[in-house]
Amino acid sequence: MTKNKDCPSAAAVDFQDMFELKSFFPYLVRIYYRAVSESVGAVYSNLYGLSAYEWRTMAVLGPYAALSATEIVEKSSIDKVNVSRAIAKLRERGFLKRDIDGDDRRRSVLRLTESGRTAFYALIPRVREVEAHLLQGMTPKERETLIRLMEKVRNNAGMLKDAS
Amino acid sequence: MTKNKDCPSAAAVDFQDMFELKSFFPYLVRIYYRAVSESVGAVYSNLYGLSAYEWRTMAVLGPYAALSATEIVEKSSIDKVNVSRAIAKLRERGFLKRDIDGDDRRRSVLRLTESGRTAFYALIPRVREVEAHLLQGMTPKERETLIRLMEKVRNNAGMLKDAS
DNA sequence: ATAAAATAGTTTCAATCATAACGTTTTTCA
DNA sequence: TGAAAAACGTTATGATTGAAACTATTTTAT
Repeated sequence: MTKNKDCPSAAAVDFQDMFELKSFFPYLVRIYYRAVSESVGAVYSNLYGLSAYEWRTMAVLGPYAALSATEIVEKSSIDKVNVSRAIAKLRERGFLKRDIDGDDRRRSVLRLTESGRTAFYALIPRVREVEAHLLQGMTPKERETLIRLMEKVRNNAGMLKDAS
Repeated sequence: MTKNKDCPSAAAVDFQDMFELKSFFPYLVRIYYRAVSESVGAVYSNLYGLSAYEWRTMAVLGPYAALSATEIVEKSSIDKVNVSRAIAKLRERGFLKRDIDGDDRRRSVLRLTESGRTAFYALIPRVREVEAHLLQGMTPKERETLIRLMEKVRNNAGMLKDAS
């Protein structure tokens, strides 16, 4: 059914064909994002039951850094509520340790625990695998182009603020 | 603080630098998606209080097509629960009319109402504006490349099933 | 013809999330 | 100093979501 026989006028048919979701750029970005997100999310979800926020919190923290929650917000593009919840979950899991900053008792000092580091080290090659799989069949130049153009779009959107 | 002085070994420092969220491809895709999504979402949200699901439902329906809910699922990459909810909201708003298929009484026959068409026609140029803004400063060839490479990644993810 | 299976769409339930309000501590500045 | 403002992080509230269960109808297979 490419043309609708019930269509009241030829002009309306033309107008109808004027907007196609499947070639609408924001729609293409959404289904692209979902494909990428589900692929990589399966790794940390299946292996350790981590959410994306928890994984990203661990990732910005890295194995040895000691950061405050606010610093994690800045580096992860996660808002402070979800960082707070990710920290709570990671603490329950024993993956993260919280101390209080001696100089500023509002600030926390967050580090991965030994067990958190172990999980993080185990995850790195697995997410790298997925990343490589997603980018397979593309030349290094194409990969650079893709990343550059995504950054350009993001810049156009005026949303580079949360890049950190 | 680029190097952590508390770090127990030089090897660990190297390992720490080995994974950077800000150059991790799935992370870049996520912040790209969020920028695009917020830009275009503001249009149909601010002008008509529509959610992304509602907008996409209207968009696949187009001004004159008559589709069943299942057909909307296929064409919009929205799951059936959220299509059902989008339809309910759009009916409340008076943007969409539901009839029952005469041959198969399980199926609905969904069309935009006159008022829904008016809103849809009003939205098209506005979302096109945002789309153009997002892609500005890119040559037609670059745009094609971006879209082609996104499709390639999606293909690699094995997620082309929901492209319709 | 009829029981079982499949399909269309809705509803329920629990989990996730965003916004706003909040408590605590530190900083600013009069 | 000491009161107001700002910063850090958490909690409360309501909305959104996704998986599974559900109703109703149609198709399949005996």
